[in-house]
Amino acid sequence: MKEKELRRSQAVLPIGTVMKLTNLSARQIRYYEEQGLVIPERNEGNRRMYSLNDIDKLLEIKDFLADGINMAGIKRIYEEQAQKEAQKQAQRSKPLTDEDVRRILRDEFINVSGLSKNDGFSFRNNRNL
DNA sequence: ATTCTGACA
DNA sequence: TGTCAGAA
Repeated sequence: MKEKELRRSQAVLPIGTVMKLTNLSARQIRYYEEQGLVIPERNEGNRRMYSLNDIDKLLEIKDFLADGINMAGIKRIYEEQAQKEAQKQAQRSKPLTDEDVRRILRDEFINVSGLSKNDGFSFRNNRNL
């Protein structure tokens, strides 16, 4: 499931093809780049090369614009998404909190004692275990 | 032939 | 955003 992502991010399309696929003018496509949205790769000859993901991004921008959202608004949308993703990344690399440790220890104890997660009280009343 | 950057009659 | 110029 990762080979597919690689292909989608492969920049192999020249701006001419992108124009036909998105029905956007070269002027618009380059302008969106100036605004920091959809930054294509450059080949040996400084020509812009786009990936399928770039195409999707451009079509998405096109829809936002059609819905009356301006450049500033679109930038905000992507900035917010970037921030949320960044927080998820940070959460992944965070060490276990005290709460996490307590939960893990409790679950482990339940396993060793042979109790199920919902009969915590029966333990106290069941001396012969 | 295609694309790039810069500029605006 | 369109369009034209001069270069790659």
